[in-house]
Amino acid sequence: MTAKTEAPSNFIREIVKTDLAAGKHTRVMTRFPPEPNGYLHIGHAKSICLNFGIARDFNGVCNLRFDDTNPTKEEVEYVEAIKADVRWLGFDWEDREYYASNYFEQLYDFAVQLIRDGKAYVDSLSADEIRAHRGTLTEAGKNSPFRERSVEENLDLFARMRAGEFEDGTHVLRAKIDMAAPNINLRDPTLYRIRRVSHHRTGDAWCIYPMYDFAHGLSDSIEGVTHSICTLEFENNRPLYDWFLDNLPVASRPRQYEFARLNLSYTVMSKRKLLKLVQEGIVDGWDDPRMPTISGLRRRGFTPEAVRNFCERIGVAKRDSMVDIALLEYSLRDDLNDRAPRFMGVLNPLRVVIENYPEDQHEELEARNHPTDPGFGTRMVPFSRVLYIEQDDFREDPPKKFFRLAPGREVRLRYAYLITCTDVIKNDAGEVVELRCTYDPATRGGNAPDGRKVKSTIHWVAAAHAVDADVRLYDRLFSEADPETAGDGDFKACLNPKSLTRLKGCRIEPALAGVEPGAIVQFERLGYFCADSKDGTPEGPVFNRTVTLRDPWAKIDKQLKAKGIIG
RNA sequence: UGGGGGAUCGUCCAAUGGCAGGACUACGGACUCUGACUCCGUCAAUCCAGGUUCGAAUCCUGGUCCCUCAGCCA
Repeated sequence: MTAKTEAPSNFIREIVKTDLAAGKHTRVMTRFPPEPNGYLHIGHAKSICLNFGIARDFNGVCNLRFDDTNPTKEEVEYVEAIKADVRWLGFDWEDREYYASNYFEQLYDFAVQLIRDGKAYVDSLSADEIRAHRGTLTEAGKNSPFRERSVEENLDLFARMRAGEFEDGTHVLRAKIDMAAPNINLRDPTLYRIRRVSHHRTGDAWCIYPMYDFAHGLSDSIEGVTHSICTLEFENNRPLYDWFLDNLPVASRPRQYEFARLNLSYTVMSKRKLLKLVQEGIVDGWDDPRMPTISGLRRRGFTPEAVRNFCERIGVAKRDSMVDIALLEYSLRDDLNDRAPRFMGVLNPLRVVIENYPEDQHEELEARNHPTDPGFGTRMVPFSRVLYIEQDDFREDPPKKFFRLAPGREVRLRYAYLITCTDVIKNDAGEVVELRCTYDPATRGGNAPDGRKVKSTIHWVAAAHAVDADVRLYDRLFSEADPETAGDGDFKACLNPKSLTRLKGCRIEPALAGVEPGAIVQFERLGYFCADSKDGTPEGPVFNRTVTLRDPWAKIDKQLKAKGIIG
């Protein structure tokens, strides 16, 4: 294991280490327990990296367990997507693919045991009545009139609940704990409810389903999980988690630990809000490259390593926090820099004619595919009289600190020649449509024999050889760091109107003509891009901008514009 | 107003009674055939008030602020 992939310690790892040192366990077992009711997002990635990472580093195992106790919201489509995402992230649960629904029979037996012990009862109050009896945060609840039913009656009723004799909502099984408990979770929590709904795995075998609190800890115990790691909002549930384990004859005794869930600036993470973005067509589906879902990140061009490294860098703690998305972008660039082959592509083409370059001539120039890793090899790039450069790389009236092409100025065309702008051609609207330039034949390859320097090297493509491509420029989805609170309750109020820019007629070098879907490249000086895995066509590829390069000039330019120095 | 948690650079995470440290961001510089990368540097924090101690981010007392819980969701 290299230093780069070694996860830093955190309070949960310290607990595991201490427990192991004390001989509490022979082998640590964790679990990642998603409910298959939606797609995984980068917050889940944090949990996955934590759970699988601990198992890996302490010679333990991590189970994948689907918490499928509520069939009304769950679908096989989600379990398949979740498995694909965990696998993509690089984690392996081997043969330990479990489902809470696998334990329905055992869970039922546990419930019967509680009834026999006088620790659970069938309540026939309505949901509204139960709520009314629960009390409030500051007032104790009241006992249900059904709380003192006999064991026999409870056994009979519960068996008939299972047998399907009752309508949904007519009865529930409740734990008999304490209606005056200051922790509301302990005020006789519901264990089972009647739901005549087909389950994606058990079909119609059951019409009663266990609640999360009842199922979760017992499932952990059945599997032999040692450290059950979940997010902070379950802290209040821990006494209940423990109550079931303390009151039932369980084979193993897991412990629950809670950490703070991930919040990322300029994005939303709740399933409800992500669903809304999808349903209202604000994004293009769960795998829209702007989504913080794993599938969205994948389509955007993230690598599993970038996501994992990010998850290590953010750490694990108990305080609520909001991680700056800049850290995610840093992790991304850090990884892509090492693995993306370089190419030249012009997003907004500006035609350049090299007046002293023969019309019928064309030559091939050698270019490195990676600036520091020779293993990437080289390629040949065609050069000819008519070229395209980036519109942003020319200013007729260059401001201070603008180093690129301008009238009378010389720059280098990457891997090619030094050129000087001699004339500017405009259309009737006064827009620059073409540049006339001259090249210095002595600078082939990019270096001047006389040693003269230029301030800038720009990218280009040969007009006749370039391939057309569509490019989608993705930006953050929201314009406010915290969309949850910024929009006055309406998180959609601060959507970034420029989160997607579609470009057509981009010109890329011919080496990219048959690029494979999903391929990752860097367009030099612009950013990292990936060939879209869905929308590429035989006529031309479609690229998604994964992330820009760091761009100090963009910052300067913005400041200049803000000051009104330039238009 | 009950219970359960949490407060450390702008952000995230460390420091487990002994020099408040790292990363990101920002800013400055070096290098550069990518205004990238890399390298160097700078700015920058212990919620407040008391107390214990030779010594407190850490322990004690009192406050303040934030999160969380009243699903037959997870």
